[in-house]
Amino acid sequence: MSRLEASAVNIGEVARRAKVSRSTVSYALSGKRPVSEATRQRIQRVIDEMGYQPNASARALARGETRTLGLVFPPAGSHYTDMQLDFIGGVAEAAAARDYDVLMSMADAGEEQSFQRLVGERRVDGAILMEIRLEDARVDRMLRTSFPFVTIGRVARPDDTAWVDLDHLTLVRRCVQHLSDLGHRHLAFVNRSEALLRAGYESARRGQDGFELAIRQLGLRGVAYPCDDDAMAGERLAERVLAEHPETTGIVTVNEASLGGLYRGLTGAGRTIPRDVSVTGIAGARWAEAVTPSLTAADVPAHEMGRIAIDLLLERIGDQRTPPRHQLLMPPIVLRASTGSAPVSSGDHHAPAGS
Amino acid sequence: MSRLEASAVNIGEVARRAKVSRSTVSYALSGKRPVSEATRQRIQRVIDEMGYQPNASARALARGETRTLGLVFPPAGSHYTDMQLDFIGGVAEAAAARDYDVLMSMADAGEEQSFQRLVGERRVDGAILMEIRLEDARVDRMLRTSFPFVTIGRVARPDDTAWVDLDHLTLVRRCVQHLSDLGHRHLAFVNRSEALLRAGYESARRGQDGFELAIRQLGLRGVAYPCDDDAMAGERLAERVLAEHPETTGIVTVNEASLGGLYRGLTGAGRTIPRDVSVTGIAGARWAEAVTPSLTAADVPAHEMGRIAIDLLLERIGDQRTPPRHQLLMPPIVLRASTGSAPVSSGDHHAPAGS
DNA sequence: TTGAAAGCGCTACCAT
DNA sequence: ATGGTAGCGCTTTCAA
Repeated sequence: MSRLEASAVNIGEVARRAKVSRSTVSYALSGKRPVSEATRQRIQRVIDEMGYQPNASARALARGETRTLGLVFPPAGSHYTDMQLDFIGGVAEAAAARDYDVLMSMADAGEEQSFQRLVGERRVDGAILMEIRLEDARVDRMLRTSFPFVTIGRVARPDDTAWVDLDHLTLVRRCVQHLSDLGHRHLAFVNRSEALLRAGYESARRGQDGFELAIRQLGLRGVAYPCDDDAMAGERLAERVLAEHPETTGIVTVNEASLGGLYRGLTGAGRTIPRDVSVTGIAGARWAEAVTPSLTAADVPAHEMGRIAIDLLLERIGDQRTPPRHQLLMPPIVLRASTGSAPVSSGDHHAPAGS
Repeated sequence: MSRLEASAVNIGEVARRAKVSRSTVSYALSGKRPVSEATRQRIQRVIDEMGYQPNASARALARGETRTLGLVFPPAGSHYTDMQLDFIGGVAEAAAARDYDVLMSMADAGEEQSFQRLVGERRVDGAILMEIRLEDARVDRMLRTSFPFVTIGRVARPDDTAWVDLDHLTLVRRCVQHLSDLGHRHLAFVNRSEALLRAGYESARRGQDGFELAIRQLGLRGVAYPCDDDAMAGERLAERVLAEHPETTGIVTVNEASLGGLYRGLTGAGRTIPRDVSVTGIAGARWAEAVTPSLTAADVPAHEMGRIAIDLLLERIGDQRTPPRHQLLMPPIVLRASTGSAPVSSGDHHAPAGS
């Protein structure tokens, strides 16, 4: 006996009630063929009456496109950051605005399981890959199969792929420059976790490159530390920095999740921000403003990055032949209350910025 | 070999190469009919060679199920909280473990657009609704069409629906109790935004109920304030509370996003936490630990809630006839550093530290 | 144990 | 301007 999802109205039923053929209903809906105003209205009335909506699976099968985009993000093991949520929000919003849905997939650079489903079973027309590594198996795979995709962050050979990324190198350099301008000579850099670094996360790598470059160019002293993505790690790291390099007066951090702990460690050790130690870096605006004193930082435009990723992806889907485009973002550093002149011993002035 | 290139491979091609019928290939894959070991292996070899994977749309159409679940969350206008991200992570993980995909949809209680796509076009087999209101049009609609769904939070008539929720009322009462035990007599309650309250967000409502109930039962004094979901609002609110009720020594907050600002406002006004003012409430563990001093709070088990939501939903999908189940969670209050005994002079008068 | 074929609901081509 | 119909790729009956 046949399955009876009777509730599901289909195009045939609409056609019958409107006394037209199924194709006419289809065309009335898509507008891909002229339909006389009279029949169009009659069809529309029936559709409204019956609450008809075309079945997405059937349409996808017939059209050969799902109008769904995949969003591949890392498993929770590595804790999510606030900016990732904003990013997801941006993606979902932009996709909806362009009449696409977003399918979430959790897969790290190694795992192929969930990933196979997305592209192998053609559940999506294209995909966005988060938390990219410099060498990334998923990227290689997509390139091989010429499956449309966009990465958040760049791989080692950035010209082959479409991506949107923060210019971590420049951003960190600017942070160092800012501290240097304020008279700080001894800096520390708080990076993402050692595991991420070792795995080749490009943002972690390039941030560190920027730090070391700037330190050299400006003739400063500076040490880079990896740090796990949580408050406790930040707190311990602050203690360690002060123990190993008590002369440190400026800190640059790209590790948003550890920020609260970093502050706590600093103040716990008797340092006042920004009187004794200035802190700056890259972070989501919400975190930058949640801490006291609020963080002078390059605010990650996560929401916008989501939007851009969608646009780049739709571009790829629409035209596979054009070489992929990229977008490198350099949000300005927003001055807040966590940076000020270096203490007199290492600078000249002593006037904290902001309050 | 041209392994993945061949994603355009379909079941017919596999059948031909294996010299069997398409149905045999299908059965070999699904195991719904015995297939001789010899042919099974032959088929498998061809599948491996060609990298065949069944097309999801076609399968969904034929089977009448998409093996996709919808996750409906509110547009970014109302700021996302950290716990929402954890929740999404939990949902995605649990779904993947059960061989389902998750489709994101952004729709608030009013908007039907994106929402229609999910359920109307049968893109998903069931849906999870976040940020529910006591009276929620989406819920009514799903009930009417008997579409399987689960809500995060309860509607006014909770017995009709499947849901997972925090017991905000009890949790807030416990917070008040905790402060009361520490000798605090004058409390303030920091709720979600006025807009959310007015819109009938159940968590905001019940939290406030719990506060007022506990205040009455314990014979305390207390005032409830709505607060927008950001640091600045928290800061302003702290100032307002101290201005209107300087005798306040205990604060209960369910507004995670404003927490950092609340702290800043308190300390900015010369109050030390927890010496002068104790703070406690409901929050994601990461936020509770990011602030200094870390927040004594009932930690929202967002990840677990995501998992539970998936389980409840699959239960609904599997069996529409059984009455819906619910789960009310009451995570314990984790003692951290933001609460302490009330100041000795508490009750009559308070001398600000900075005077 | 296997094959043939009828759908699933929609789109788009070929007619008229 | 409209109708008829052959697919899209898979599942699942019905037959052998």
